[in-house]
Amino acid sequence: MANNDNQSGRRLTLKDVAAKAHVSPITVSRVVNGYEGVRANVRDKVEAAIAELGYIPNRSASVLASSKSKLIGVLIPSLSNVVFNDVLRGIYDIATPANYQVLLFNTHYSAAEEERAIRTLLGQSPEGLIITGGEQTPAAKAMLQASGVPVVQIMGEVDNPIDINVGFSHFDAGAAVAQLLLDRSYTRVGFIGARMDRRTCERLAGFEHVLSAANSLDKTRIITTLEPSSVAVGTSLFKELMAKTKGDCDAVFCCNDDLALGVLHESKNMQLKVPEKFGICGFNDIEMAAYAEPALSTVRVNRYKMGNKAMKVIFEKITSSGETVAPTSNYINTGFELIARKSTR
Amino acid sequence: MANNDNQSGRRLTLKDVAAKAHVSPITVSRVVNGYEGVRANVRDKVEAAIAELGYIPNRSASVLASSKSKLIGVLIPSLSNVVFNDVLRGIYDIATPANYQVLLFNTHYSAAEEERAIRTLLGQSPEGLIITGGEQTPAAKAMLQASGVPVVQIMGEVDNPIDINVGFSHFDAGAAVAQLLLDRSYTRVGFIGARMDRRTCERLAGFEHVLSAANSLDKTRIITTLEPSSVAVGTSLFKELMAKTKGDCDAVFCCNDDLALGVLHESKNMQLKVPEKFGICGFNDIEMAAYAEPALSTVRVNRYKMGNKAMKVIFEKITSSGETVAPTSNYINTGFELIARKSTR
DNA sequence: ACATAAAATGGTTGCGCAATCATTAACTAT
DNA sequence: ATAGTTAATGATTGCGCAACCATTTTATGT
Repeated sequence: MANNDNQSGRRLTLKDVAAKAHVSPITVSRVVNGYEGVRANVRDKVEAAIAELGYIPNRSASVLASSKSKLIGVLIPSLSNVVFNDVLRGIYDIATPANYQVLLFNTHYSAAEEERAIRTLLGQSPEGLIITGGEQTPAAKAMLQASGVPVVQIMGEVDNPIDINVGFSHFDAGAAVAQLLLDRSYTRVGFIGARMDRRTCERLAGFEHVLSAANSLDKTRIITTLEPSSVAVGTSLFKELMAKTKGDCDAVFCCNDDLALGVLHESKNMQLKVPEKFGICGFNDIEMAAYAEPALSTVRVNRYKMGNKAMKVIFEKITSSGETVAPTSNYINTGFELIARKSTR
Repeated sequence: MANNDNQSGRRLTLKDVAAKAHVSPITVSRVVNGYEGVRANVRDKVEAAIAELGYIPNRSASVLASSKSKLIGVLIPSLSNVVFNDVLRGIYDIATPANYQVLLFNTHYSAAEEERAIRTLLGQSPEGLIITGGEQTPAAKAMLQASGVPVVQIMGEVDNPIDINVGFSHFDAGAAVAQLLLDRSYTRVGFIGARMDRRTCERLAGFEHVLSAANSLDKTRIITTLEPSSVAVGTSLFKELMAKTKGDCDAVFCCNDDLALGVLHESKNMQLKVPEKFGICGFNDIEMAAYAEPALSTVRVNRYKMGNKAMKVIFEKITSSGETVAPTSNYINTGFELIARKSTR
């Protein structure tokens, strides 16, 4: 349905406002778009007419005529994951004040859905794209390359960035956790992971790498599922771990804090003393981690900054387009921080 | 920047594809839009040309020409609040399969920002709008009315719905919690609230109403802040409550589970026995509520369904537009459910 | 085989706006 | 006061697509 109808049912246009204000349509356009060179009395007349009629400009026509969309496409794999909330806030906090709009797609961790979303998005002439990770289909990558639109891949460190990469090394983070657990004299260390997307796998790889180097890697202590993660899944994977290893496990790295909170909960049921007899380390540092009993050791990741920085980088590219851009690195490392609390000794 | 460039730098159009496939542009349009009446061999030719060129249709031109946008506008007050994640999932789970896109705006609990977002949104010829609550500015309401676009107000029960209202009575929910606490023989009952938006205030009003009727209302036990809520804020408001009442308080209703988890955490520090000496009830039933120690009593709200239903209602209105619609109620109550766990006796 | 109906395809036009260039009005300097 | 300059405003055109109607092609029945 057409919106912004006047009584005659027709959509209001620049021309209607122009007629009412006794100016030309293009002058109305200038007022609407905030051009400087319109005399104050003319501007007032036009603004009065706009207000009186309730005129709202047609974005599609504007985009078509100017090929400026003020639109940023964002692709994330999940909306249920708290992690992406913070990333999104980081994005919106830059985009909104700049009058840019965000078109958000949920790819459900599927490269095929992602490709479809990219196709749809590119049809809207976006001025920038923020996408998660680097596992796009070849077709998707080709479209992105061909489009010439700035693309930022966020969350992880990506092998061959399409354009810009903002994130951190999940491999290194996983390795750091393994080192922490070894340093705290845990010797029979396990891993619990859900969803098992690319970045989770990288965390696991880094984790295994360090354990392996210390001759402490035992793959029977690695329990994973493709299910999405939750506290509930944490409890059940932990039970599975303990059953499978017959209790021969004294610490676990959970691929995120939800799972870790589930493990913590279940370890109480099992009367396992944390951290003395059993160490737990999560990932993400969600707020509850600090308030768990005992407080959860975890890895803090600057999610807000990832979104925020991605958006800033896009704006730099947009505004400097045409100029000879300083060839800064195309990888921006947002880092991570090990937060050792009471769930590890 | 224009996207989807070919080597000559010009954006590819229907005409380019048509030339390559030796058909007319309108036939290409039909193929792109999935019309039935295109012969298989022609369709194949066209699809081959599209694939070879990497043609992506221009959405703006399509919207302008057809005034069909396949766009749904969504306005929510916060992205940090987990609650809205579930609502959004409910929305996307209907919109995405139907090839509708969602344009999401964060109003930061500000009616002025909301008005701006509505104006922007209406410029995109959306086919439906989902907005939170009923506190729109008069100007915003007028624009919505005039637009003729289906509008669903979600989350709360709204006084004079603009169009359709999907939600539940926060007043009733607050009242139910008060009744629960009284039934469990708590006599000096308090309230802790953050953000204090409209719906939180309604919860408080219902809560006060029941206490007042039972002659148990003491406003010194009501502690609120305009800050956004978090576990941390829960702990500090709880300290404030205990200081202000000198400990003369044996139960508290927290306006959401985050605050309640903070209260629970702090009551352990204070060596207050929950639920024997002190009862706690939260709101929302986030997953952690069930895994707290003791498990948190709370109010379960069907967030996913609110979003899902809102989207379904919009589709009904879109598809039936023109027909004489069955005059069903414009209020859809998604209800709530009291979940009494171990944090209340 | 032919007339008739039905389906497939094409030509023309306009959606509402901004880019571009042309024109007019308002200043400035001497 | 007048030419010269600058600022403000207007007229025309095209962005890429789909609606609409016209035309051509194919299928159907006798």
